[in-house]
Amino acid sequence: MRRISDRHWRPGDLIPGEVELAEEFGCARATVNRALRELADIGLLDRKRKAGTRVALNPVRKATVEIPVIRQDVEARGKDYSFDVLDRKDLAPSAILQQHYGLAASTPLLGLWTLHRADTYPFAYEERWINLAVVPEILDADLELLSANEWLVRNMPLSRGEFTFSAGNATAAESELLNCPEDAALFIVNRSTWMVDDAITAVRLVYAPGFSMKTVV
Amino acid sequence: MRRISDRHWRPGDLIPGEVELAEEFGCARATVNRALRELADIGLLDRKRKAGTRVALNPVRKATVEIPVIRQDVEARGKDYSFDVLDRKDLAPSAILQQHYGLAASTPLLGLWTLHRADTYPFAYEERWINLAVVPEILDADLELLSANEWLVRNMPLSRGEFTFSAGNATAAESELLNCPEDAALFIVNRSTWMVDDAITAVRLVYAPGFSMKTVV
DNA sequence: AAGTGGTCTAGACCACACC
DNA sequence: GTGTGGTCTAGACCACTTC
Repeated sequence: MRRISDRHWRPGDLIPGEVELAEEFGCARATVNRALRELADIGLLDRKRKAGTRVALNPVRKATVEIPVIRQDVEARGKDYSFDVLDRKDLAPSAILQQHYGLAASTPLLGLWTLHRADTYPFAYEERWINLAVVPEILDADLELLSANEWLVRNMPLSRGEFTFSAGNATAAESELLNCPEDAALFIVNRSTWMVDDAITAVRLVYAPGFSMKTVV
Repeated sequence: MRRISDRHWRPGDLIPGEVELAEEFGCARATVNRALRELADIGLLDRKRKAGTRVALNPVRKATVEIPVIRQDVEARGKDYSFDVLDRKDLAPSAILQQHYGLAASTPLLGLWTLHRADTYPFAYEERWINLAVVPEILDADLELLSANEWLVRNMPLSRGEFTFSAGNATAAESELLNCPEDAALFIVNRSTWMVDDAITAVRLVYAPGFSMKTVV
């Protein structure tokens, strides 16, 4: 790492092999391997068998964003968390959902519309559907007590998730729910999660104005 | 991982120690150690010396967001990248910058205002300052040819960074630059990077409407 | 074919956190 | 004190990729 920041080894350079480095540093090859592997994990090195290890040409910064449960997010801001389930109904997947998530037309879905609050102020508005074919147990849960968000995190480990972050202007309905002017700029997260090949849930979260998501590298 | 998703080991459960698992799976302890370490890295396990390994109670998913150079971001969308440096001048840090980034009042800064384009359409507007006390060499670079963004990534590979993602309404100036209606919702990234204790650069990126940032777990 | 990284083993000692 | 994970060693074999 020092040799990279020194520019002693420059982007694109081929660095010595593991055996050679182990000799130089007087340690075992496994130790060198772990060090180089960790540097490759954070994007500083590119490694290929036979071709060797090079200093990454495009040190793509990999920021790890923590996706907290909304309750924790609110509480971390020093506010009291509460939420209301505004609506709840059984659904059949629309053609778009069927295609995008590979759902059969007959898949039973649970739709939930929830408003999350911080100290009684609207914090985020959530639209969600849940695949009941995969998590039928959620029907036994009291979702007025523990939010679906939290229930799923606690009970349904996911193997794969997709997140999309964007910005959008508040619609009339959103402005009323989030108590903000129409057309206010809102931070939006779309998230869908899978367990192996089965879509578990997809959710659209619209945060009240002023929300920001922080992360550190 | 299977035992966690099975709920065979439930959130909060203490799982067997490394030695025991190694015996059960008929492998070396180092192999178990690496497996458990990797599961802890992605947030599925909590490990403590003496206390043992537990299934994470709050499986905070850690999504790694790749922060590409803007040129790569544009090119990945199948567009041609170009940019214009709209303005450039030497600055002294404002009181706010001095405080927030620990800069001396005498620190020389370079200010840059850049418009990034995709196929001649505005893609993002960038406001940036660079700490010349740390990277004086950047004055020798032709920043009309290689963007400051890219020059810094290539030449200052190691640093600590802070990212903030938010949404904001387009100001009059931004609406003109990005060719969008005033008050359009824009995706905004604030990023600052340090080299040890020295602030290197801070940048505010305002993306044109329709931009979204995707990531996968 | 050959050289590189990828992974594993068996054993050892250490450091921390809890008792 | 004591048990846990954290790290290292020396050696081995494997798999991929380039030659």
